[in-house]
Amino acid sequence: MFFYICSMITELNSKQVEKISKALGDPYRLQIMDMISKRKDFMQCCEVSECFNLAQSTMSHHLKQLVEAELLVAEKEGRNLKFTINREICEAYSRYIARLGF
Amino acid sequence: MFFYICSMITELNSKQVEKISKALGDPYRLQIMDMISKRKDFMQCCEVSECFNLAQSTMSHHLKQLVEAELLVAEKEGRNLKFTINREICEAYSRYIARLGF
DNA sequence: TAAAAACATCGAAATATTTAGATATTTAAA
DNA sequence: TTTAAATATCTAAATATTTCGATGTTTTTA
Repeated sequence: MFFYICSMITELNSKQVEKISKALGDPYRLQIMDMISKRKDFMQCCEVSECFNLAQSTMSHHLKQLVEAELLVAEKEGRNLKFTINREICEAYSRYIARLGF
Repeated sequence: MFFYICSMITELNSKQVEKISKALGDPYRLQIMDMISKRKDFMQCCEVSECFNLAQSTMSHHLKQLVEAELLVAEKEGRNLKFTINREICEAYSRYIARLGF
């Protein structure tokens, strides 16, 4: 006898795909994603900012877009923000794209 | 004795990823990709145009961006253009995204 | 409790994208 | 060979995005 623990597989609708694509369609935001993905744990907002020669408000805006596209998850810790990659959304987006090539 | 016929696996650089993301970050272009991917063979430019309530020049512009991002391959046949999905690029892009979630 | 740190929000300028109409180009059909 | 069909290019307007500086909010530290 088998028991399946079946976690839902996220399926993105086209509005989500559009938003995610738009979020990734900027050199800074793409670099941010790359940087954060290379971390084992998380990355702090101010760390991210230090890597780029952009105003703090600009960086805040870019990070917000990545969070709104659900590519990043932001967790508040005191006066800091910790970012992690949202694996589930990355995988769902990746699957959506892969299916286009069939 | 074994012979490997080893086809190169396409690796995208971040400029390409940015361009592809930008190309996919528009509702019309995303729909175009969806439509063409659902076809077994190819799709003609004028067929694509008929599905949308957009000027011909606008459609031409959208298709051009998808071709320039290499998501679509355009083949000229007489006075028509045939579009097919560029599987290799879709897969390479999909892989790039999947790797972000690791 | 005053100051500083981390981040968000607002307003405005600079820049980029989207769109349509007019026109040009190429190829097929009459 | 004139006309029509399919597509591309150019220009300009409308719209959206990016960026910064100024200022606001929240939390920590002195």
